[in-house]
Amino acid sequence: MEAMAHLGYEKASIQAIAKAADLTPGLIHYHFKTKQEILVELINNLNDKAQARFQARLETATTPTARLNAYIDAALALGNDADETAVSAWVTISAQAIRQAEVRDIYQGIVAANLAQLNALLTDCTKEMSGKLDKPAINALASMMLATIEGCYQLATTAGELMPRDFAAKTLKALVHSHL
Amino acid sequence: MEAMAHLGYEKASIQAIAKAADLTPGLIHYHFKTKQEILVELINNLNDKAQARFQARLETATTPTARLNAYIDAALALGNDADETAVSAWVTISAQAIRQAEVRDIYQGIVAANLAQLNALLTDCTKEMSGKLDKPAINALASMMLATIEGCYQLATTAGELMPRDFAAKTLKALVHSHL
Amino acid sequence: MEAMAHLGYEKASIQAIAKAADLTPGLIHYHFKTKQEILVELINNLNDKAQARFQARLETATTPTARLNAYIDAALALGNDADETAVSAWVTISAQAIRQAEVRDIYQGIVAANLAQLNALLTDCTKEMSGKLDKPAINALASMMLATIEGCYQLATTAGELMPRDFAAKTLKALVHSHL
Amino acid sequence: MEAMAHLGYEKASIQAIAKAADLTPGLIHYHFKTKQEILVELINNLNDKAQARFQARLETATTPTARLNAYIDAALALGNDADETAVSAWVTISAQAIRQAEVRDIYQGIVAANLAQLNALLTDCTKEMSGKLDKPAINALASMMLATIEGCYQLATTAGELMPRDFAAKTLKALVHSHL
DNA sequence: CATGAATGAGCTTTCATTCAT
DNA sequence: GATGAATGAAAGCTCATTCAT
Repeated sequence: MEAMAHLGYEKASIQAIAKAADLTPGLIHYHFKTKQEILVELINNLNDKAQARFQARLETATTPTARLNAYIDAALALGNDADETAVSAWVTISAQAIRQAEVRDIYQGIVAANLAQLNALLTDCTKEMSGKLDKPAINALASMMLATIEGCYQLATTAGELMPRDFAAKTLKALVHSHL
Repeated sequence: MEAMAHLGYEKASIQAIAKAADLTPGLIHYHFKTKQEILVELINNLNDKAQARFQARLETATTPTARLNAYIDAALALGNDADETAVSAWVTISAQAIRQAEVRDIYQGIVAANLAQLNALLTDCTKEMSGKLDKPAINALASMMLATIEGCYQLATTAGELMPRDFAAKTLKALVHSHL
Repeated sequence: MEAMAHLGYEKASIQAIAKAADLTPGLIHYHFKTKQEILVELINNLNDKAQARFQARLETATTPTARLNAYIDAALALGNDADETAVSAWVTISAQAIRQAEVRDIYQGIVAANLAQLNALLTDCTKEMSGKLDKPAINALASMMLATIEGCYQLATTAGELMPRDFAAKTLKALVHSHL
Repeated sequence: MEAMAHLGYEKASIQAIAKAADLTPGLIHYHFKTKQEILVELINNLNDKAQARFQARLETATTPTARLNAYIDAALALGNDADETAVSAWVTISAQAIRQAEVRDIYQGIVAANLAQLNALLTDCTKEMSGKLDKPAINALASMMLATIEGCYQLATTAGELMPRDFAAKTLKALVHSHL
């Protein structure tokens, strides 16, 4: 993850990865047949951790609104260094998804799963309220939320100094709730 | 642009770029000292075109709200193949901004300029209305809009099939206007 | 050494070096990070051998004069083909010292060490004799001797046919001893 | 001269030479068919200037000893920046003489001419004195003087800081005169 | 005389992958 | 499991030389 985040996929050579992990190039290829396999493993790892973060927050959320907020917080309320590296790695992965078919498939699978999750969360929220949004509108809102989250990762990594401090989660919640 | 969009920065070799432009590798290096210079030229090119698109739409916009919509439409209401390639190239550029210092500087300059533009547009809109948002709130909203736009580029390129058709501009407008 | 001596530093391509050593270009770069590292290794190698030659001759030298002669003989009484290649390589190294900072540093270190050695040897010689030379004069003589030795390498390589046969060691000894 | 002195023959590209001379690459090749021709022209130029320096000093020298000193001074009593560049260029030329046949031929011609000159000057000196040196000894001395001069150029360029200030001409004169 | 775009072969260096040990 | 030397095919870049203008 560190090599991919700091060097990018192409420049994260097996030698560099091996060094960062205090292993030898030969051993890397003993466990992963190709370099792409390492990236795939990383994608799944990051996704699992993100899901775990959401599940942890879900446990204390009792209302639909609270559950939606839990999702947003799990996605955007990051803080420490490990998170920063993970976000940088995720942006790298997103860029690789353009070019590598297998990476794209897995990436799209994760996007689809998150879209489904968001659709469910939003549907619950609208039911609790007046329920003025129809299914296509909810799906559009879910898609937009996902885009915003991905865009926040992107801007946090490449232009973090220009963004307001810790604005992301709070602002997205306000935006979505005023729209529901 | 085509080579960068379809192959990514690292895989867009001078050979590949030369072939796409029907030139020889030597000639590429006669006009650009380094490969990075090509990318820098591309960034400025794409930004200029994006600005031109916004200015064109501005001419028929008479109210603050219309001007804000003009910005969103210029950014998101893309359609033809040329646009798709440009968006893909832009995502590639964003990813490179993580690693190459000079690219990051230019990229951040463009982000800052767009943030300023959005802040101005939003301030005009709030003045026209009740004006319940203070400056930090406007800046947070501007940042969020930029993130959403970048995220839409990202998802359109990597998971376009999963997104609703032409949802982006319309949904972002609705979201922002319900928030103002 | 052979590639550098016969082709010069710039023309001694990694390919050429690899071929001469019956290796592949990739392997050269596995052991040496840059081409300059190869040159640095060569410099140290040649210097070590030259020092060893001097030490060997020192063992049978019992008087200060004999030790000075040992130095001159070690430096100039060369004969076989291996020596010729080494001398040619050394001339190439001297020329590279003009341009490459790291090479110059090492080269200057060797020059300084030899100057110190010669100063010590000459001081011993003058003590044995009447001792009419002061320290600056001895240092000037040492510098001149070093220049003569380097110049002999140069002329032997580029205009060997024009030089008298085996004149160098004998003439330098005569010159220095008539001066002391 | 500047390009060759500061960059070396291989790195002194036609483009670099053109830039230094405020000309265009095409025009260089209009006047010189190949890059080697430029070097040849430079060699002749430097040699002509060196000869002129000697002839100028000869005019005020009336005794054989004074004429020998005039030669040594013309060769070694250099001082300003132009000289430094010329010396550096000459060292570069000497190194090229190892590899390029035509360069070597011209270089050897200059060496031979200087050897003849020195033989004549030394012969005159010995006649004036007791004349204890025979022809082979004079030739050996001439060769050694030439080697010393070339070596001084070399060391002045690559390790000038380590050499005593302005020692060369004075020390060589002392050495030779104590030997005659 | 003069320009400078253009060529193509060459350079050093990087790297995923293999494999004998 | 683990090592690390070895390979060979790229990569970005340089440059003497040519040539249409």
